[in-house]
Amino acid sequence: MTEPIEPRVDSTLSKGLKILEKLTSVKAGMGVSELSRELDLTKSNTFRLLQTLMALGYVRREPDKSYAATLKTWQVGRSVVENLNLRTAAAEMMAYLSHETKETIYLAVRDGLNVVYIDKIESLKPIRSWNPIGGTAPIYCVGTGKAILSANYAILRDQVAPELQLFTDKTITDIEALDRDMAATQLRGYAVDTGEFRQNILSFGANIALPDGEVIGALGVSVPDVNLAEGDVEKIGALVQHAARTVSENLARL
Amino acid sequence: MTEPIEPRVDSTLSKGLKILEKLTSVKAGMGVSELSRELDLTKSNTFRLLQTLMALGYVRREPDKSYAATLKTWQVGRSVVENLNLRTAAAEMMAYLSHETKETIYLAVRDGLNVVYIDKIESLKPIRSWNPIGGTAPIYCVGTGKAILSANYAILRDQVAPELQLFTDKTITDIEALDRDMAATQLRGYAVDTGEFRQNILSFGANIALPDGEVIGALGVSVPDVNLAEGDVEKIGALVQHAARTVSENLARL
DNA sequence: CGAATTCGTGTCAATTAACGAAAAATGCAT
DNA sequence: ATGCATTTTTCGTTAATTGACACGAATTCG
Repeated sequence: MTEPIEPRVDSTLSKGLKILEKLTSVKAGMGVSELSRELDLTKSNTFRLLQTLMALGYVRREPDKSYAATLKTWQVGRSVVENLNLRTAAAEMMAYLSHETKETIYLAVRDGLNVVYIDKIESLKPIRSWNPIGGTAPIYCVGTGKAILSANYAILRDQVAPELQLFTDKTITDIEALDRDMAATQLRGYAVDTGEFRQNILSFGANIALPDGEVIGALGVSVPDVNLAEGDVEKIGALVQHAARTVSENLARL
Repeated sequence: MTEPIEPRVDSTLSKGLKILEKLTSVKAGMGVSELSRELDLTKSNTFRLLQTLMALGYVRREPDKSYAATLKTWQVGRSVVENLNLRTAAAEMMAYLSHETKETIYLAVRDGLNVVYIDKIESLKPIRSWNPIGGTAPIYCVGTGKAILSANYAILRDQVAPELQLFTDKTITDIEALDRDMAATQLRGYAVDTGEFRQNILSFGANIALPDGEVIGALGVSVPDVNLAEGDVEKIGALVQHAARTVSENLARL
């Protein structure tokens, strides 16, 4: 009776999901009795719920006749991530970055060895860098790309190595130089592009990650060098890093 | 008596999961009315189910007042995969395979009569085969699947036999042809798919096993036929086989 | 700017569908 | 075989889920 009249909860659905959660959290399968004991349900109830979950493909019987979670839960959950509207989640911090820097802000995801810009906010200043939404850039020479690359360098290094082509006199084309740059990036927490893709356009990038650490995109700021004053590199770097971290935290709350 | 008596399904649980699946499969949030229409439920019913899902943390309200799936589904599902930390164990050799072949690399596990791709590394080449992570394929017509199938053929043969359906003109639909192919696969040590699932996409697979010999997954390489030169079949076959064996050995050390 | 939809959210009584207890079946160890 | 433990089925009861209806707010349309 002490309960605050909580929101109406369909008990069947609730119990079913509890069972599913229990089964996914455990390495081996579980039997009806064990399950009912731990979740404080009747055996018959547990049994019927399990039948339903099986019919729906969320649970299967193991050879040893216990019940175990299938990969369906994972598949369903996976599509959340794939459809996750990064744009929405990042919008606020992009606005913040735009306000703070007055420069062009990008939201990028990886596609092979490129980044694709899935959103941006234009610079307010006369000199603009114009990469359209949907546009791409090589992963190893722009801020957003380098941030993402640094997070997956173990896997991607050997793939980019033979693909390093020159865009400006700043472009890193030597794999060992890239190794050093990536190491520095990981340490620093944000990536710096010193005009390696477009002449005189610097950019900065920091990763957006899911709760498990999987990097799914990056925020970036693009700045014409003439706009840069002393100390701005660190200032902007810190800003993107903070913004990207905030987005990551927002994602965790979803 | 020929009809398998329909399994008893709790409608509440079933409907709730349907809603969840719908919400996870869609980019933007959905409203009560829209959901009820698409799933053929009454508005009140949908509304209450959504309340429940919110209370349990699976659904949240968007700023625009629509309902959307949270990351909870993903978190729950992820633990299924986590409990087999195959991904970690295989990551290194997947990178190696990617580096050696430049083609798309898959890590797959069996789920019933399908394989589910739990990780992949994209090909660098322009022509890609894109099976998403979480995607599935019939066990009897792709490289990874055939590898796994060959290891459990005694048990699975009679289950797949009535399920052999045609996907391309190369698909094996005759159980005796499959018998021969499986025998050859076991001998060879790796599986070859000659474009049996997707036209002109060949694939190769080799098993990952626990120390006791239990096969828990497979590594695979997927190659558009145009990329294949003379002798590549054996070369790639040997590569996956070596990679899968190495992963198995890593697992033994855990 | 007002009218007409469309939507989300309550209410409530009818009835369905989920429930628990207990019995039947199955499996396992001795 | 015999006894214990677990899984599965059955069944009558009732509580929980349901759908129709209603209302206000928001949105669209004329």
